[in-house]
Amino acid sequence: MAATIKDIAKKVGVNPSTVSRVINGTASISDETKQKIKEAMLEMDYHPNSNARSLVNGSTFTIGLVINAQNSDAFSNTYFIRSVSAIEATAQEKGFNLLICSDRVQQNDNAVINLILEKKVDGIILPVSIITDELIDLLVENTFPFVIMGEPDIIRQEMFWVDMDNKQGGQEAVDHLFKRGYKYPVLFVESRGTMFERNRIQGFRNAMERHGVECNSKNIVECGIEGESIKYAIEQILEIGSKIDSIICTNNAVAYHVLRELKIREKRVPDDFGIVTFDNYPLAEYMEPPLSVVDVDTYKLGEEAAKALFSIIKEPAIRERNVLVPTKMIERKSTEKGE
Amino acid sequence: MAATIKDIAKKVGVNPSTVSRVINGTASISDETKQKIKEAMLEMDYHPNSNARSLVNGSTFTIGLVINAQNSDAFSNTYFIRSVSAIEATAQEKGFNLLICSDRVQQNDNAVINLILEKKVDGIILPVSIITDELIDLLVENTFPFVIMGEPDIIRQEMFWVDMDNKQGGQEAVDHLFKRGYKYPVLFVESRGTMFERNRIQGFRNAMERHGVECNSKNIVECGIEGESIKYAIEQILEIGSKIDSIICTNNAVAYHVLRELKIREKRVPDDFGIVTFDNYPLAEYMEPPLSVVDVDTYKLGEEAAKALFSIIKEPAIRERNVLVPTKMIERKSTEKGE
DNA sequence: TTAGCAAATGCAAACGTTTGCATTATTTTT
DNA sequence: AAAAATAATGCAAACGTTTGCATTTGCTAA
Repeated sequence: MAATIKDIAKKVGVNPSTVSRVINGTASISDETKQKIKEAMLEMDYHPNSNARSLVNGSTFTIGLVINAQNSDAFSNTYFIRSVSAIEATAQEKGFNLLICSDRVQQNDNAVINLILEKKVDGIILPVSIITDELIDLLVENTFPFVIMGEPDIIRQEMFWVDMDNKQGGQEAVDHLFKRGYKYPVLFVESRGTMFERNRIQGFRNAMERHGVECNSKNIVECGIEGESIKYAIEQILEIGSKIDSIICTNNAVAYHVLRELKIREKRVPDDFGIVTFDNYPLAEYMEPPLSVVDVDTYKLGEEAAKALFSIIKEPAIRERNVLVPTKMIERKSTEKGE
Repeated sequence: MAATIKDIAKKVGVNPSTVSRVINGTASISDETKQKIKEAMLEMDYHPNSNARSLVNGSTFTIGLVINAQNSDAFSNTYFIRSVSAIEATAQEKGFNLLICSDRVQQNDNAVINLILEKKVDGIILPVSIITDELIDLLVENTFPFVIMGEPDIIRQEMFWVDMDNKQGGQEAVDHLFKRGYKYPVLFVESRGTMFERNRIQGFRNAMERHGVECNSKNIVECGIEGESIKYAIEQILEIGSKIDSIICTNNAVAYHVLRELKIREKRVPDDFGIVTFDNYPLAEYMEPPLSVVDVDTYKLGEEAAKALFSIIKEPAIRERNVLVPTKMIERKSTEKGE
């Protein structure tokens, strides 16, 4: 049996409330009593019961992080884990714990919703991929603090989200290519529909315009992430008369397929084609050639999300804001044009 | 104000205990009352308060997972995240939540220890890298359920651990090389000291013996994971008179450096040298050439850890056991010997 | 010197459940 | 039809804290 506050009180000959007060430093207690209580706590190896505490405080001192059970491929994970680490670190700094929960639905019972309704956490960080209108409704109705990771396409007043600056990323990629002497970049996106790619497209467009290159449908290719569709996209690029001399890929796996198809067709990278890609997977710098990437500090991403959440928890009035974490161009061999 | 069990009771005109019983199905209640209570719960949007529940049950229905704050490099992370996912899934299946906690120490306060002492979790999964004798003492004294991920070198009666079968991995790598026609493999380890590499060495030795190759100090090289030290190791291998024709690397980054040094020296992979490596990072199959790897199901690793933990939580008598998750050879280009 | 105040502490209710025991209502057995 | 067994529910304590209010003690100021 672990010692309770009452045991301490009894031992010292004082009321439990006094013990509580010295633990929390919530009232003036004489140095003498304070000392005696502290000694007793040490001696009896006392540790507060967090459940009892939470019950009366109405706060669990825990935040939740939802992970998307579906899309858990290794790539996005590499990305994710640094964010988790950051969120955990930030939470720990504030004396909070981190609860992880996937959004699997099992027999009409959603774990995420339970987290909220059963008061298991004081606030929650959600990936944009699981956001629905109903979920937002639920959160707003319960005035439950939440932050979204990734820019949502649903626009709602009450949302706070953090994301990488995809628009900037698109621009940077283009600027980098021009700086390296390429003249006609093309952007390979998985799909035009998703928010982050819409932003990349916009950044791409802006920069192209700035560099005086007309931006048309040939410049922005929806190529999926499958080997086959990428092969097809490459074939299009290589059509006679095409001026394309560089490709911006939406992630490292796409970049790999692009490298592969180009090699098969005896095109040289970086001499015939420059390759830039979003994301920076662990082995990207070890590819052949090493990939120039639009990187983002994923640790910072998580940190900002956690900070935002704590600011909301503290000051529920704060709503509707967002933070963009800047991208950063990492220049490697795949864009080192020879001539 | 969220509805409580008392509100429901009042509404239905019944005692709170009755409501509790229908929620938990813990006594026979007439269908009529049951029905009325369920309706009231729905109507008032009732959800049990998990803190109150935990307080009386003395159980939080939460398990903890500690992550090593130090060694959080992207590689080991890729590895880790699938395990986390598995642990979370297993927990969710049992109606448990997962609390993540790093072992950062801030001002004489260790979050991990607090987790245990403040009863925030019912059990805990720990990476072997943070294990100390004192920590084990603490856990054992408190008869606190725990499982270690990775084989510890401290041998203690009360420990339950899960790990990949490194010994088998060492053997499989050798067998694979011989099958592919290589005759003199060498094993590159980071250090002979760590448990997992000691096991790999043992597996390597066994298999070499089985294939009738004498295993001496030249066959097992301590090469670290730095480019420089690996360069040096490769130089040794290439000394005149060396029969070495294949290398087993301790991870993908080492393999990359090996590939690089061999290429610089105009040695061909897989023709002059076969390369096998432990671990299977996301881009390993996209390397030049694609890497043959000793893979392990990291999801399973997490799942086994979680299962073990739950078995201990349920039946505290169960102690001292361990599970080894089998390795699996994935054959790729880097060992496709020509002749 | 006494009212007035601050500091130090005690008392007891509250947080929202669960559960052993007691009680009442309903069946079953003899 | 009475006794025994079972089903359905109520009562109240307990889990370990926190906290508003009350009380005591000692001091300061008029």
